[in-house]
Amino acid sequence: MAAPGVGSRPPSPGEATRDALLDTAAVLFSERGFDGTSVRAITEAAGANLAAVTYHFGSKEGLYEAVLRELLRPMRSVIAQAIRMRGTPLSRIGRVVRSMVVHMGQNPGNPRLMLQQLTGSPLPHPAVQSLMKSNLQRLQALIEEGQADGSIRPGDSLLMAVSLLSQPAHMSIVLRPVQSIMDVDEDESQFLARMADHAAEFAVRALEAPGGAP
Amino acid sequence: MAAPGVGSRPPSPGEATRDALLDTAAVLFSERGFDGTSVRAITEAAGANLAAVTYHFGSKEGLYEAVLRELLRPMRSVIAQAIRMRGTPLSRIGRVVRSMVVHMGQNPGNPRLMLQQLTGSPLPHPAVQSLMKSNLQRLQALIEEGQADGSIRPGDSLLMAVSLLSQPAHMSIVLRPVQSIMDVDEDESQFLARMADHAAEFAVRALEAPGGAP
DNA sequence: AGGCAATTCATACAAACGTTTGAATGAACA
DNA sequence: TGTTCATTCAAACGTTTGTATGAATTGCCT
Repeated sequence: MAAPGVGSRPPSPGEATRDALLDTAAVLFSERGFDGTSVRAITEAAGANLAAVTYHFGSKEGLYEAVLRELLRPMRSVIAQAIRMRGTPLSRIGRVVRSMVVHMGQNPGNPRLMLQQLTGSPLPHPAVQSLMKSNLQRLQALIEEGQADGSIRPGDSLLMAVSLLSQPAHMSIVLRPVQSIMDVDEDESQFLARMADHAAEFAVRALEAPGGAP
Repeated sequence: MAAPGVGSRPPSPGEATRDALLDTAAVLFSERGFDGTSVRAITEAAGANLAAVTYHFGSKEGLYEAVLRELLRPMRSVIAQAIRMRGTPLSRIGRVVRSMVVHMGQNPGNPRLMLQQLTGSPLPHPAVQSLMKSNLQRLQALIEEGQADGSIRPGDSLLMAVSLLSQPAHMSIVLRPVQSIMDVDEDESQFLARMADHAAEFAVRALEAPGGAP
C-alpha cells in the first residue's frame, strides 16, 4: 500500500505532525467535544509539542475547523455517489439511506461532530450548514422525481428529506447504547448491517405510494 | 395563578435560589454543554452567589445530574400518556410520535441534553439509559401488538422502535437550522406543528402492513 | 428580645486553560 | 563549510476554572 498516487505524496517534514494533530484531534473532539478537549490532551496524544497547535493551525479553533472540514468531506461523496446510481427514485433513496447508515456507523466521529454542532449552538458551523443544505436538496430532488412519476406518495418533500436524514444520523449514534441497554447479543458490525437494511426499508415503506407504481 | 395545589407549596427560603439555579442551569447546560458552562455563568445568571452551587448541590456535577433528572422526567409521562390512549396500535404509535415531536420542539433543552449525552461519551448517563430503555420497551410492545393482529408489517420490533424514536429526537434538534438553511418562510410553531404531523404519518406509513388490515 | 440553624456572601486557593516567547534543532542549498 | 529557513522545544504568561473557608445575614422558635 501507500503507492505514490493521488493524495498520498510522501509527507514532507512538519506535515507529519500536522497530520498527527488532525487525526488525534478528530478522535478527541468527537468523543469529548470542543470544550472537553484541551490542547494539552491533543498534543500529548499526538506526540507533539504543546505549541504545535498554534504553529500549524493558528489556534485551537483553527484546528477544530480543519478537523470539521476533513471529517465532513467524505459525507458529501457518499451521498452523491449513492444518488447517482441507476434505478427508480425509491430504490436509489433506499441505497442512500443504507450507505449513510453504514458510513456513519463505521466513522462515528462524523455524526458525533455534526450532532454536537446541532445541539451546541443555535446554528451549526457553516461547513455543517452547507453539507446539510446540499444533502437535503439532493434528496428533495430525488423525492420530487418519484412524486412526478407516481411512485412516491404526495407530501412535503423537504420534510420527507429531513426524515430520511434523521435515520442515519440518529441510528449511528445510538447503535452502541441500544446494543448495550437492550442486551443485544450480536456482533457490532453485524448489528450495524442489520440496522442499515432496516433503515433503508423503513424509509422506502414510508415514502412509497399506496398500491405501488401506477 | 400559583394556586396552592399539588406540587406548588410556597417556596421555603433557600428553595427559591435552589430552583433558580436549576432553571438557569437547565438552559445553559442544554445550550452550551457541561464543559462549556461555568459555575460563575450559572450563578450570575440566576442572581445567586458563586458558592450557592456547592452549597445546594455539592458540586457542579451534582447540579448537572439534578438538571438531567428534572428535564428527563416529563418525557416519560408524555410517552406513557400517548401510549395509554385507546385506538389501534398504529394510531397510537402515530400519536406517540406526534406528541413527542411537539413536546421536544417546545422543550428543546430535553433532546439537546439527551443528544449531548449520546454524542459525548461511550454510554449515556444512567438516567438517560433508563429513559431510553423504558421508551423502547413500550414502543416494542405496541409494535408487536400490531404485528400480532396483522396491522403492522413483520420486522424487528426493536429496530422499528429505534426508528420511531429517532424522528422526534432529530426533528426537534434540526427544526431551527433547517428552517434557516432552507429559507422556510413560516412561523416556527406552525412549522413545528406541520413537522409533528409529518413525522406521525411518516412513521405510520413505514410500519403499516401492505394492503391495510387483513 | 435572644439564641439557633439555615443560608448567603466576599474572598482565597490551587489547578488547568489557551497562547506567547525566544532559544535549540534540523535539513536544504550555495 | 557556512547560511538560511521551517519546525520543534521548554518555559512562562495572564485568565479562568471548580471548590473551600469563615464571617455576615436571615427567618424562626421560645
